Amino acid sequence: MGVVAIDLPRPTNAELGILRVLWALGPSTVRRVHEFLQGEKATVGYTTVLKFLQIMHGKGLVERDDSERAHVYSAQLSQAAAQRQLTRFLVDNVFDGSSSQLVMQALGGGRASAEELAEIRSLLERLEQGHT
Amino acid sequence: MGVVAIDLPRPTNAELGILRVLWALGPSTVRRVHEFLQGEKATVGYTTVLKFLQIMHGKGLVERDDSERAHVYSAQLSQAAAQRQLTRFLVDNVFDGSSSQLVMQALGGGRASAEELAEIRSLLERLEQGHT
DNA sequence: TCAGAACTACGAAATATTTCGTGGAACAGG
DNA sequence: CCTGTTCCACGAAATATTTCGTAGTTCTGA
Repeated sequence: MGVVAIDLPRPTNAELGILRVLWALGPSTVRRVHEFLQGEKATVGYTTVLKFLQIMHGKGLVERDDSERAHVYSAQLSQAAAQRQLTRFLVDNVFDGSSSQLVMQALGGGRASAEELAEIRSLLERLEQGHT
Repeated sequence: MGVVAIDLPRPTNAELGILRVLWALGPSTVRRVHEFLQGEKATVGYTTVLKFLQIMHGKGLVERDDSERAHVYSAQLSQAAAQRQLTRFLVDNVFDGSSSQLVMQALGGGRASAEELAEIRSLLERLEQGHT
């Protein structure tokens, strides 16, 4: 385990949009990120993406490999870490600190497949064991 | 059921802080909201709270009863609606659309009591029924 | 070699968010 | 009635976020 874990700032909305791409593609050039975004709905300029990557690099949200002319960026804030961070935020600020309420909400959406439900059940049973 | 449900804007962080208070207290004057906030950690001016309520009223996030001199504000975006809206946002943008992943994350935090786990189990069983 | 393409850095505009001060009206009580 | 208090409206400053244009450099292919 690392000795210090400096907290990365909570990403803004647009930054999250960039991170999603890096999580999906892995380390990428600006062009690759930009093209991926075009592939979706987004109408966003190349230099806008570039600027975001630069800003996010400044904040420590992404790493940069500038050994090649086209710099390669990769997420420094991992998807798992973002999931922890933002779930925590949601629980604290919208669910009165009750993570089970969040679970009920997420489950209630009715989008989980049988396999997913089974996986959740499995975790649930492990947790109930530990609770005795 | 209402014919149209105009989407309320997603509240900003500070707005969420105000909404939390309104959810907790119910309809309140600016002063009451401000005092509640003081009671926590927040150092925030009275007119700041007032301004937020005004802005949020403009956005439709809160309702205002100005029949008395001290206007009474109440949340127009209900806590339940905010929970739905923000959980959806989180799932879509950070969990690759997988709500069960969010559930695993929330459950994994290890904050749920035995009672809460039982409640979740109950919902889980109902869902598994529906899935045949 | 030289025009065009591909990059980055930088600056800055356009918005959005957050915070508070001032001014004036309404009210309370001495 | 005065005076101090409580309130709201308004304006605006201070930041933070989002977006892109321009300039300069490096590379590529005809």
